[in-house]
Amino acid sequence: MAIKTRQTCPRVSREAGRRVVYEKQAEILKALAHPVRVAILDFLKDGEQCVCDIAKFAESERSNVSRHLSILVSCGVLESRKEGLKVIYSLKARCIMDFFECITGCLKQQANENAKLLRAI
Amino acid sequence: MAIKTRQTCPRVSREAGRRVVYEKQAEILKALAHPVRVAILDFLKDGEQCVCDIAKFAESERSNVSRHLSILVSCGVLESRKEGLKVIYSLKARCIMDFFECITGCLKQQANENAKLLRAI
DNA sequence: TAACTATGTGATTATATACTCATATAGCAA
DNA sequence: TTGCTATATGAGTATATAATCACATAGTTA
Repeated sequence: MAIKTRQTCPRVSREAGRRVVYEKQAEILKALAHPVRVAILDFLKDGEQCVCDIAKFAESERSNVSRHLSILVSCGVLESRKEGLKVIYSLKARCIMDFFECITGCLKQQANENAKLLRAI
Repeated sequence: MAIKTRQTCPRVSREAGRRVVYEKQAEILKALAHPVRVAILDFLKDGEQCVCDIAKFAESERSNVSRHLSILVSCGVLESRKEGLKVIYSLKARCIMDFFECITGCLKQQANENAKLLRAI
């Protein structure tokens, strides 16, 4: 049976905890929030790939892509393994991809609203 | 019956379109990627709120919160209405909240891995 | 061993973002 | 009208982020 830590002031601790969670969540979001990194995730949703192919797909310099990849790894969304000279990256947090459907929904809604506005003018 | 637009070079157009979509998706992610904005979304998931209460909850200056709110509105995640002196903000893209569950899952997994590592040392 | 390839990283520069303070605007109340 | 409150915004500063280039490293092949 687990022993609960005694809290001298539960409310303050909970509040502080809330802040930390927001910061961590924002960190992950920030890690995803770049066109090249979104492209990488989209490319990897169908299977693992090496840096050179990812760079081709993302139409960006390898050194730059390498940095973007390390950002995604350190936030826990991707993982990698070595295979000879190559480093193969793959999706670790697959649920991330569901989110893109949601975001695409937002974008479609926005586009619809703009279309309506356009017709009304 | 809808008339399809003729494309002189389908591949290039599709590729260009892909890029635009990645940029738009990244834009929405960037709009979400800040601790104060995450706090705002968490606060609004249970119902609409005015700026002053949001500022209290997010523990941040009103002028600052106002700016964060306008970022969330312009990316289509929030909407607002006036009520006397107050401006009331509410969640527009509710699906965004599902994503936070996914992110929380990632964080838990990371925490578990760290705990395992710690025990192994 | 040397030469080659794939990847990662340090340093620099350019750009974007966030916060603060002062001020502006809108609506309410006296 | 004046004074008050809630919200928004401009300007300045500080900080964070991204891209590029040069170079370093690791593994392969001859």
